[in-house]
Amino acid sequence: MDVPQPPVVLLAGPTATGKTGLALELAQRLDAEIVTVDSAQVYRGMDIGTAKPDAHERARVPHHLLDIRDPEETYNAATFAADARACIRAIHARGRVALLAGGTLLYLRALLEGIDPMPPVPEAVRAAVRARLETEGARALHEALEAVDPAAAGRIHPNDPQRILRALEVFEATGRPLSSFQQGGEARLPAGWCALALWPEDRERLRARIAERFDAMLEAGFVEELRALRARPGLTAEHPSQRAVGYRQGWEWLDGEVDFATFRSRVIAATRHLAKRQLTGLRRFPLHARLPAETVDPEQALAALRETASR
RNA sequence: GGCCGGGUAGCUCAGUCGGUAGAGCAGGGGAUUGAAAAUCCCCGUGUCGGCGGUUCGAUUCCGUCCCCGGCCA
Repeated sequence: MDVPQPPVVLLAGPTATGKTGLALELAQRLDAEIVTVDSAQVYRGMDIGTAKPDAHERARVPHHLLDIRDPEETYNAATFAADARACIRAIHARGRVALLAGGTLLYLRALLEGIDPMPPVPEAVRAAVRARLETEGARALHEALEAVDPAAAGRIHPNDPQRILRALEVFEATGRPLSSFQQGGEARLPAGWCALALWPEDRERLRARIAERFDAMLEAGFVEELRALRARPGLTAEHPSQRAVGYRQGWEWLDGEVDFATFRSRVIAATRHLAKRQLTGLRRFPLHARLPAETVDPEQALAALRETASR
Protein backbone atom coordinates (compact mmCIF):
# COMPACT_ATOMS: atom_id res chain seq x y z
CA MET A 1 0.00 0.00 0.00
CA ASP A 2 1.24 3.45 -0.83
CA VAL A 3 -0.56 5.14 2.07
CA PRO A 4 0.49 4.38 5.61
CA GLN A 5 -1.49 1.49 7.03
CA PRO A 6 -3.46 1.98 10.19
CA PRO A 7 -1.68 -0.01 12.88
CA VAL A 8 -4.93 -1.47 14.16
CA VAL A 9 -7.73 -2.72 11.93
CA LEU A 10 -10.99 -3.86 13.42
CA LEU A 11 -13.26 -6.24 11.57
CA ALA A 12 -16.57 -6.70 13.36
CA GLY A 13 -19.95 -8.03 12.27
CA PRO A 14 -22.67 -10.40 13.38
CA THR A 15 -22.22 -14.14 13.38
CA ALA A 16 -22.24 -16.05 10.10
CA THR A 17 -21.34 -13.14 7.86
CA GLY A 18 -17.91 -14.38 6.80
CA LYS A 19 -15.63 -12.54 9.21
CA THR A 20 -13.17 -15.41 9.53
CA GLY A 21 -12.57 -15.73 5.81
CA LEU A 22 -12.28 -12.02 5.19
CA ALA A 23 -9.97 -11.56 8.19
CA LEU A 24 -7.64 -14.20 6.80
CA GLU A 25 -7.63 -12.57 3.40
CA LEU A 26 -6.98 -9.10 4.84
CA ALA A 27 -4.32 -10.31 7.24
CA GLN A 28 -2.26 -11.72 4.41
CA ARG A 29 -2.50 -8.57 2.33
CA LEU A 30 -1.75 -6.27 5.27
CA ASP A 31 0.93 -8.46 6.82
CA ALA A 32 -1.19 -8.60 9.94
CA GLU A 33 -1.73 -10.94 12.85
CA ILE A 34 -5.25 -11.64 14.01
CA VAL A 35 -6.54 -10.97 17.51
CA THR A 36 -9.85 -12.76 17.93
CA VAL A 37 -12.58 -10.86 19.77
CA ASP A 38 -14.85 -13.73 20.65
CA SER A 39 -16.09 -14.77 24.07
CA ALA A 40 -16.70 -18.38 23.02
CA GLN A 41 -13.62 -19.07 20.93
CA VAL A 42 -11.39 -18.51 23.94
CA TYR A 43 -12.38 -21.96 25.22
CA ARG A 44 -10.47 -25.11 24.35
CA GLY A 45 -12.48 -27.99 23.00
CA MET A 46 -15.16 -25.71 21.59
CA ASP A 47 -14.12 -25.60 17.96
CA ILE A 48 -16.85 -26.66 15.60
CA GLY A 49 -19.74 -24.95 17.38
CA THR A 50 -17.90 -21.65 17.66
CA ALA A 51 -16.76 -21.75 14.02
CA LYS A 52 -13.18 -21.34 15.21
CA PRO A 53 -10.54 -20.98 12.50
CA ASP A 54 -9.04 -24.42 11.83
CA ALA A 55 -5.42 -25.52 12.05
CA HIS A 56 -4.81 -24.82 8.39
CA GLU A 57 -6.11 -21.27 8.67
CA ARG A 58 -4.15 -20.70 11.84
CA ALA A 59 -1.02 -21.85 10.08
CA ARG A 60 -1.52 -19.24 7.38
CA VAL A 61 -1.87 -16.31 9.78
CA PRO A 62 -1.03 -16.15 13.49
CA HIS A 63 -4.20 -15.98 15.63
CA HIS A 64 -4.29 -14.73 19.21
CA LEU A 65 -6.73 -15.26 22.10
CA LEU A 66 -8.05 -18.58 20.83
CA ASP A 67 -7.94 -21.60 23.16
CA ILE A 68 -6.70 -19.70 26.18
CA ARG A 69 -9.12 -21.15 28.76
CA ASP A 70 -10.54 -24.54 29.67
CA PRO A 71 -14.33 -24.65 29.43
CA GLU A 72 -14.54 -25.02 33.23
CA GLU A 73 -12.97 -21.59 33.58
CA THR A 74 -14.59 -18.21 33.08
CA TYR A 75 -13.20 -15.48 30.91
CA ASN A 76 -14.37 -11.88 31.08
CA ALA A 77 -14.28 -8.49 29.46
CA ALA A 78 -11.69 -6.93 31.74
CA THR A 79 -9.28 -9.81 31.19
CA PHE A 80 -9.88 -9.59 27.48
CA ALA A 81 -9.07 -5.88 27.44
CA ALA A 82 -5.77 -6.52 29.17
CA ASP A 83 -4.95 -9.54 27.00
CA ALA A 84 -5.82 -7.76 23.79
CA ARG A 85 -3.74 -4.74 24.72
CA ALA A 86 -0.75 -6.99 25.35
CA CYS A 87 -1.29 -8.75 22.02
CA ILE A 88 -1.48 -5.50 20.09
CA ARG A 89 1.69 -4.24 21.71
CA ALA A 90 3.54 -7.46 20.87
CA ILE A 91 2.32 -7.45 17.27
CA HIS A 92 3.40 -3.86 16.79
CA ALA A 93 6.76 -4.72 18.29
CA ARG A 94 7.10 -7.26 15.47
CA GLY A 95 6.38 -4.45 13.02
CA ARG A 96 3.08 -5.92 11.92
CA VAL A 97 -0.52 -4.77 11.80
CA ALA A 98 -2.98 -5.96 14.46
CA LEU A 99 -6.25 -7.15 12.96
CA LEU A 100 -8.97 -7.46 15.59
CA ALA A 101 -11.70 -9.75 14.33
CA GLY A 102 -14.86 -10.82 16.04
CA GLY A 103 -18.29 -9.96 17.25
CA THR A 104 -18.20 -9.70 21.05
CA LEU A 105 -18.96 -6.03 21.44
CA LEU A 106 -18.65 -5.84 25.21
CA TYR A 107 -15.06 -6.99 24.86
CA LEU A 108 -14.43 -4.42 22.19
CA ARG A 109 -15.94 -1.67 24.31
CA ALA A 110 -13.91 -2.76 27.30
CA LEU A 111 -10.83 -2.43 25.14
CA LEU A 112 -11.80 0.96 23.69
CA GLU A 113 -13.31 2.71 26.70
CA GLY A 114 -11.28 0.89 29.22
CA ILE A 115 -13.17 -0.81 31.96
CA ASP A 116 -13.37 0.93 35.29
CA PRO A 117 -10.96 -0.68 37.73
CA MET A 118 -12.71 -2.72 40.38
CA PRO A 119 -11.49 -5.05 43.09
CA PRO A 120 -12.13 -8.73 42.49
CA VAL A 121 -15.18 -10.28 44.16
CA PRO A 122 -14.33 -13.33 46.30
CA GLU A 123 -16.01 -16.52 45.13
CA ALA A 124 -17.67 -16.97 48.53
CA VAL A 125 -19.43 -13.61 48.28
CA ARG A 126 -20.54 -14.39 44.78
CA ALA A 127 -21.97 -17.75 45.83
CA ALA A 128 -23.80 -16.19 48.78
CA VAL A 129 -25.52 -13.58 46.62
CA ARG A 130 -26.39 -16.24 44.08
CA ALA A 131 -27.99 -18.33 46.81
CA ARG A 132 -30.09 -15.35 47.88
CA LEU A 133 -31.25 -14.96 44.31
CA GLU A 134 -32.41 -18.57 44.28
CA THR A 135 -34.41 -18.27 47.47
CA GLU A 136 -35.65 -14.69 47.34
CA GLY A 137 -35.97 -14.05 43.63
CA ALA A 138 -34.77 -11.23 41.41
CA ARG A 139 -37.43 -8.73 42.49
CA ALA A 140 -36.50 -8.97 46.15
CA LEU A 141 -32.81 -8.56 45.38
CA HIS A 142 -33.59 -5.59 43.22
CA GLU A 143 -35.27 -3.98 46.22
CA ALA A 144 -32.25 -4.78 48.32
CA LEU A 145 -30.08 -3.13 45.71
CA GLU A 146 -32.34 -0.10 45.69
CA ALA A 147 -31.44 0.44 49.34
CA VAL A 148 -27.66 0.33 48.92
CA ASP A 149 -27.14 1.50 45.34
CA PRO A 150 -30.13 3.41 43.99
CA ALA A 151 -28.19 4.60 40.95
CA ALA A 152 -27.46 1.05 39.82
CA ALA A 153 -30.95 -0.13 40.76
CA GLY A 154 -32.45 2.59 38.63
CA ARG A 155 -30.45 1.49 35.65
CA ILE A 156 -31.07 -2.23 36.10
CA HIS A 157 -34.44 -3.76 35.30
CA PRO A 158 -36.00 -5.69 38.23
CA ASN A 159 -36.19 -8.78 36.03
CA ASP A 160 -32.51 -8.79 35.13
CA PRO A 161 -30.94 -11.24 37.59
CA GLN A 162 -27.48 -11.16 36.09
CA ARG A 163 -26.97 -7.43 36.56
CA ILE A 164 -28.67 -7.35 39.95
CA LEU A 165 -26.31 -10.12 41.05
CA ARG A 166 -23.28 -8.29 39.84
CA ALA A 167 -24.22 -4.98 41.48
CA LEU A 168 -25.01 -6.66 44.79
CA GLU A 169 -21.89 -8.79 44.91
CA VAL A 170 -19.72 -5.76 44.28
CA PHE A 171 -21.43 -3.96 47.12
CA GLU A 172 -21.11 -6.96 49.43
CA ALA A 173 -17.46 -7.43 48.59
CA THR A 174 -16.35 -3.79 48.76
CA GLY A 175 -18.95 -1.98 50.81
CA ARG A 176 -19.22 0.48 47.95
CA PRO A 177 -21.96 0.74 45.34
CA LEU A 178 -21.09 -0.62 41.93
CA SER A 179 -22.15 2.69 40.43
CA SER A 180 -19.44 4.50 42.41
CA PHE A 181 -16.82 2.57 40.44
CA GLN A 182 -18.32 3.34 37.10
CA GLN A 183 -17.06 6.57 35.60
CA GLY A 184 -18.79 6.05 32.31
CA GLY A 185 -17.03 6.54 29.02
CA GLU A 186 -17.54 6.93 25.34
CA ALA A 187 -16.45 4.29 22.89
CA ARG A 188 -14.04 6.31 20.77
CA LEU A 189 -11.66 4.90 18.26
CA PRO A 190 -8.04 5.84 18.97
CA ALA A 191 -6.04 7.49 16.21
CA GLY A 192 -4.62 4.93 13.86
CA TRP A 193 -7.56 2.58 14.16
CA CYS A 194 -9.82 1.64 11.33
CA ALA A 195 -13.10 -0.02 12.21
CA LEU A 196 -15.04 -2.00 9.63
CA ALA A 197 -18.06 -4.21 9.98
CA LEU A 198 -19.51 -6.85 7.73
CA TRP A 199 -23.14 -5.87 7.36
CA PRO A 200 -25.90 -8.21 6.17
CA GLU A 201 -28.29 -6.13 4.06
CA ASP A 202 -30.62 -9.05 3.51
CA ARG A 203 -31.93 -10.70 6.67
CA GLU A 204 -33.46 -13.53 4.73
CA ARG A 205 -30.10 -14.49 3.31
CA LEU A 206 -28.45 -14.25 6.68
CA ARG A 207 -31.09 -16.61 8.11
CA ALA A 208 -30.52 -19.09 5.31
CA ARG A 209 -26.81 -18.87 5.87
CA ILE A 210 -27.17 -19.52 9.57
CA ALA A 211 -29.19 -22.68 8.95
CA GLU A 212 -26.76 -23.93 6.33
CA ARG A 213 -23.82 -23.26 8.57
CA PHE A 214 -25.32 -25.18 11.44
CA ASP A 215 -26.01 -28.18 9.24
CA ALA A 216 -22.39 -28.02 8.12
CA MET A 217 -21.31 -27.99 11.77
CA LEU A 218 -23.37 -31.11 12.39
CA GLU A 219 -21.72 -32.78 9.45
CA ALA A 220 -18.31 -31.72 10.69
CA GLY A 221 -18.87 -33.58 13.96
CA PHE A 222 -20.47 -31.06 16.29
CA VAL A 223 -22.33 -33.82 18.13
CA GLU A 224 -19.03 -35.56 18.93
CA GLU A 225 -17.71 -32.27 20.26
CA LEU A 226 -20.77 -31.93 22.51
CA ARG A 227 -20.37 -35.47 23.81
CA ALA A 228 -16.71 -34.87 24.61
CA LEU A 229 -17.59 -31.75 26.60
CA ARG A 230 -20.38 -33.54 28.40
CA ALA A 231 -17.96 -36.30 29.34
CA ARG A 232 -15.70 -33.89 31.23
CA PRO A 233 -16.34 -34.66 34.90
CA GLY A 234 -16.24 -31.09 36.21
CA LEU A 235 -18.18 -29.45 33.41
CA THR A 236 -21.91 -28.69 33.62
CA ALA A 237 -24.53 -26.95 31.54
CA GLU A 238 -24.35 -24.06 34.01
CA HIS A 239 -20.77 -23.12 33.23
CA PRO A 240 -20.67 -19.84 31.27
CA SER A 241 -18.81 -21.52 28.41
CA GLN A 242 -21.67 -23.99 28.01
CA ARG A 243 -24.29 -21.26 27.82
CA ALA A 244 -23.00 -20.37 24.36
CA VAL A 245 -25.27 -20.80 21.36
CA GLY A 246 -25.32 -24.41 20.19
CA TYR A 247 -23.78 -25.81 23.36
CA ARG A 248 -26.61 -24.84 25.69
CA GLN A 249 -29.14 -26.47 23.36
CA GLY A 250 -26.80 -29.44 22.95
CA TRP A 251 -26.94 -30.17 26.68
CA GLU A 252 -30.74 -29.98 26.59
CA TRP A 253 -30.83 -32.49 23.77
CA LEU A 254 -28.25 -34.88 25.23
CA ASP A 255 -30.03 -34.72 28.58
CA GLY A 256 -33.16 -35.92 26.80
CA GLU A 257 -35.19 -32.76 27.34
CA VAL A 258 -35.87 -32.24 23.64
CA ASP A 259 -35.65 -34.28 20.45
CA PHE A 260 -33.09 -33.76 17.74
CA ALA A 261 -35.33 -31.71 15.46
CA THR A 262 -36.12 -29.32 18.32
CA PHE A 263 -32.43 -29.10 19.20
CA ARG A 264 -31.57 -28.16 15.64
CA SER A 265 -34.30 -25.56 15.25
CA ARG A 266 -33.54 -24.03 18.65
CA VAL A 267 -29.88 -23.60 17.82
CA ILE A 268 -30.73 -21.94 14.54
CA ALA A 269 -33.24 -19.61 16.21
CA ALA A 270 -30.74 -18.74 18.96
CA THR A 271 -28.12 -17.94 16.34
CA ARG A 272 -30.50 -15.59 14.56
CA HIS A 273 -31.29 -13.89 17.85
CA LEU A 274 -27.59 -13.50 18.48
CA ALA A 275 -27.04 -11.93 15.07
CA LYS A 276 -29.90 -9.51 15.73
CA ARG A 277 -28.45 -8.42 19.07
CA GLN A 278 -25.03 -8.02 17.51
CA LEU A 279 -26.52 -5.81 14.82
CA THR A 280 -28.22 -3.68 17.47
CA GLY A 281 -24.92 -3.23 19.29
CA LEU A 282 -23.04 -2.46 16.11
CA ARG A 283 -25.46 0.33 15.17
CA ARG A 284 -24.20 2.48 18.00
CA PHE A 285 -20.60 1.43 17.64
CA PRO A 286 -18.14 3.86 16.03
CA LEU A 287 -17.46 2.35 12.59
CA HIS A 288 -15.70 3.78 9.57
CA ALA A 289 -17.49 1.62 7.05
CA ARG A 290 -20.04 -1.13 6.62
CA LEU A 291 -19.10 -3.82 4.14
CA PRO A 292 -21.99 -5.67 2.50
CA ALA A 293 -21.87 -9.22 3.82
CA GLU A 294 -23.58 -10.58 0.72
CA THR A 295 -20.50 -9.87 -1.37
CA VAL A 296 -17.59 -10.24 1.03
CA ASP A 297 -14.93 -8.47 -0.96
CA PRO A 298 -11.35 -7.95 0.25
CA GLU A 299 -10.77 -5.20 -2.34
CA GLN A 300 -13.65 -3.20 -0.96
CA ALA A 301 -12.31 -3.63 2.55
CA LEU A 302 -8.87 -2.47 1.47
CA ALA A 303 -10.38 0.55 -0.25
CA ALA A 304 -12.19 1.48 2.95
CA LEU A 305 -8.93 1.12 4.84
CA ARG A 306 -7.06 3.40 2.46
CA GLU A 307 -9.76 6.00 2.70
CA THR A 308 -9.65 5.95 6.48
CA ALA A 309 -5.87 6.07 6.60
CA SER A 310 -5.72 9.11 4.33
CA ARG A 311 -8.06 11.12 6.52
C1' G B 1 -72.04 -41.31 1.52
C1' G B 2 -72.87 -41.35 7.34
C1' C B 3 -71.07 -39.99 12.20
C1' C B 4 -67.45 -37.39 15.31
C1' G B 5 -63.54 -33.76 15.89
C1' G B 6 -61.25 -29.40 13.95
C1' G B 7 -60.94 -24.65 10.72
C1' U B 8 -59.09 -17.88 15.25
C1' A B 9 -52.00 -13.84 14.21
C1' G B 10 -46.49 -16.37 9.79
C1' C B 11 -46.81 -21.35 13.14
C1' U B 12 -49.08 -24.11 17.54
C1' C B 13 -53.27 -23.10 20.09
C1' A B 14 -56.53 -20.56 24.06
C1' G B 15 -61.01 -17.72 24.41
C1' U B 16 -65.59 -15.02 23.80
C1' C B 17 -72.51 -17.98 29.05
C1' G B 18 -73.79 -13.02 22.08
C1' G B 19 -71.04 -6.64 22.96
C1' U B 20 -65.62 -7.70 16.80
C1' A B 21 -60.16 -11.50 20.68
C1' G B 22 -54.91 -13.19 23.42
C1' A B 23 -50.74 -16.56 24.92
C1' G B 24 -46.31 -19.22 23.46
C1' C B 25 -43.08 -19.58 19.34
C1' A B 26 -41.35 -17.02 14.98
C1' G B 27 -40.38 -11.86 13.43
C1' G B 28 -38.91 -6.45 14.47
C1' G B 29 -36.78 -2.56 17.68
C1' G B 30 -34.00 -1.37 22.08
C1' A B 31 -30.91 -1.76 26.63
C1' U B 32 -26.10 -3.39 27.72
C1' U B 33 -19.40 -1.47 32.56
C1' G B 34 -15.56 -7.90 35.07
C1' A B 35 -20.87 -14.52 32.69
C1' A B 36 -22.01 -10.83 26.95
C1' A B 37 -22.76 -16.61 22.00
C1' A B 38 -24.85 -13.77 28.49
C1' U B 39 -28.97 -11.20 30.88
C1' C B 40 -33.15 -8.27 30.11
C1' C B 41 -37.10 -4.61 28.11
C1' C B 42 -40.78 -3.01 24.37
C1' C B 43 -43.94 -4.08 19.85
C1' G B 44 -50.14 -8.35 18.22
C1' U B 45 -56.50 -5.62 13.48
C1' G B 46 -56.38 -10.76 12.62
C1' U B 47 -62.60 -11.01 6.25
C1' C B 48 -62.11 -15.52 14.32
C1' G B 49 -63.29 -20.86 6.77
C1' G B 50 -67.66 -18.93 3.01
C1' C B 51 -72.80 -17.64 2.61
C1' G B 52 -77.48 -17.06 4.81
C1' G B 53 -80.79 -16.83 9.38
C1' U B 54 -82.14 -15.24 14.49
C1' U B 55 -80.74 -10.66 17.15
C1' C B 56 -80.21 -3.74 18.54
C1' G B 57 -75.57 -6.50 17.83
C1' A B 58 -72.85 -13.00 15.54
C1' U B 59 -66.21 -14.92 15.66
C1' U B 60 -69.67 -16.94 19.55
C1' C B 61 -76.40 -19.51 18.61
C1' C B 62 -79.05 -21.94 14.18
C1' G B 63 -78.96 -23.62 8.94
C1' U B 64 -76.11 -24.65 4.80
C1' C B 65 -71.74 -25.17 1.91
C1' C B 66 -66.30 -25.75 1.55
C1' C B 67 -61.59 -27.60 3.56
C1' C B 68 -58.51 -30.86 6.95
C1' G B 69 -58.20 -35.13 10.34
C1' G B 70 -60.41 -39.75 12.49
C1' C B 71 -63.95 -43.68 12.65
C1' C B 72 -67.86 -46.34 9.97
C1' A B 73 -69.75 -47.79 5.15
